[in-house]
Amino acid sequence: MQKLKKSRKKMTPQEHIQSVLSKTLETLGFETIDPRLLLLEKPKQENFGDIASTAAMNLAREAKRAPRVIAQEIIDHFEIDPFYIDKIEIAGPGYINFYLAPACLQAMIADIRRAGENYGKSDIGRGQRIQLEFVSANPTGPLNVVSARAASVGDVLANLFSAIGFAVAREYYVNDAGRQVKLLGESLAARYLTALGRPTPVPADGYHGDYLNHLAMQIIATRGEAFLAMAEEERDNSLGEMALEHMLQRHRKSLETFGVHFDVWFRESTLRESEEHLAILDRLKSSGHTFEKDEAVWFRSSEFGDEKDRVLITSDGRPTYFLVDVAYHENKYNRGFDRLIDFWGPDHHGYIPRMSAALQALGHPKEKFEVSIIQQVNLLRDGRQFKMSKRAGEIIEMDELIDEVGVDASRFFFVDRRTSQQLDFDIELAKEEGQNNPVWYVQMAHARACNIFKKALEKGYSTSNLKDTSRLTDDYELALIKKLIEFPETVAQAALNSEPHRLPGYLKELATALHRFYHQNIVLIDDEAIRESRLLLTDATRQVLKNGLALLGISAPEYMAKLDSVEEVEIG
RNA sequence: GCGCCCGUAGCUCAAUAGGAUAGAGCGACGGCCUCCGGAGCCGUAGGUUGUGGGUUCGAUUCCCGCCGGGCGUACCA
Repeated sequence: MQKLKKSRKKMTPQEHIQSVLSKTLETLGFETIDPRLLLLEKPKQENFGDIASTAAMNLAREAKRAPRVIAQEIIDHFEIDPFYIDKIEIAGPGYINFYLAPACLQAMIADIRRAGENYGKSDIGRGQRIQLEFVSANPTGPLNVVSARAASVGDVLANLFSAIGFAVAREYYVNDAGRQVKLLGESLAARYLTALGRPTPVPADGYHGDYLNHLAMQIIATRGEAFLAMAEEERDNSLGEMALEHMLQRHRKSLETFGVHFDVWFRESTLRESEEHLAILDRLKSSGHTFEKDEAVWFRSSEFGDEKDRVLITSDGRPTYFLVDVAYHENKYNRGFDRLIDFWGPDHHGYIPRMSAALQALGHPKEKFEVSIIQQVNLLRDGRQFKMSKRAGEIIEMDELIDEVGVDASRFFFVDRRTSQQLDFDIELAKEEGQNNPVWYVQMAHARACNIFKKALEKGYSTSNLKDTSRLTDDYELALIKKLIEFPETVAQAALNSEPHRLPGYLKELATALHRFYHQNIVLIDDEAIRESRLLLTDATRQVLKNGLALLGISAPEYMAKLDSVEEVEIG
């Protein structure tokens, strides 16, 4: 015990291995500038140990020596601290596998509980400012399910970046200028006039959805015939303005209900008013990146990898959407962001090269601007895709989906798949209260952990001043701890790779590990020492589940609704 | 036609710098267990990673051709 305490260091097993590995590589004279050299991975199979390093294989090319020979050298010089490491082995083409000692695993429980809700956080970002722009749906209709997916993914990724020390801003770009708003006004005017007995067709390329009908009725109820006598242009403008603000309010409300809050709602019109797009045009012109052809002004985007050049000013003198969008992104940089991440819909992927080209032409490093495409969503019922309404303009609204399956399930399902994949969203599964539903399964794990403590109190067991974790020796117990200590790395990798789907994947695994442990070992047994250790493990697991669910923006319930008995459910 | 994304077990998906015997869950089959809250445990079956080449000591991963799916290909937004 004495020795144990003495060698106890404020390091996780991973940090310890990286630190000793780094020292070892230096001793052996290897260049260790590339931090990736110290990356650790989890062996594919359990019997390959707990943590693996690929350093030897990655050094092999440069050193022109066999990976296994290098691995052997590393092992020979690696100073083993028995508190952390049981043994080290070479395996396969040159892997170095580490087997962790139970003592350091047991000690991690205290670390996790001490860190509490900060467990999983880090300072990798060092306060770097990063902006995420997502959803940014046109304010011409209600939000659809792809917007809901974008909202979930963007929000969770923002949470992840924030957790690892970046200063994150969430921003929504409002397209409140240009042709579509004009069309919106004309469409609403048509509904309004029709409702007041002057049948007027909605423009062919206008917006035909029912929501404008409802809005027209609403306007009649509050403002009566006030717009009837106006000149057509004035009426279209006024109603367009009203429709825009109405839709915007709806978007805001849908998103707030969904738990997604934007720091900035940036309006396109402000750029046009301040003529920032014209300043951008001048800069591109004076730096020689433009030319004139057929009375239009073009940007030589093909010089930066785009497949063709793009128009900035049309032949009749109007700025294109693209030019204003470039100005918008320049505006973001001017506000001091170090890095921009955009989420766009699948129909905009062809737009990436030109935006990237423009920002490069304006002097921004290519890697400072990143776009993720959020692929489409197929809604399934009982495993079958159900047809969206055939009528033009009808969509499955985000609000309808959230109403039916709830915020928690929606958010989890939307983030559960990598964004580059189309998502099949099974509505019935999302609503299911049972183990097949991953959201339920993870939340149940949290509720279970809470329940064990509730039960312990009922049985008169003390749950305070618990300290000793030395009785955690069983395979299921150790497996659970190993899963717990993966959490910080999972959070970091999910953020840095823009792959938020890793988080729900991890939580499913963690929940499985807890359920297994639970079924294998009774926590509340008579043996006080064992009970103490298991209670501590249960509590640490509860904490990590809670932290993970918080990052997903999902509730961590302390109990689940009963399946078959309608027991008293207390509220409050 | 051209460009981009995707194609992994019956289904839904993984595979962390090009690295180990391509892994989970669900479903199927056989057997256990059912105890703190509703299920977990052991085992079996299931793959030429769409296909054909190439680079490499090593390719699901990189390159080229082909097949299939999605999206784009506007002086629209």
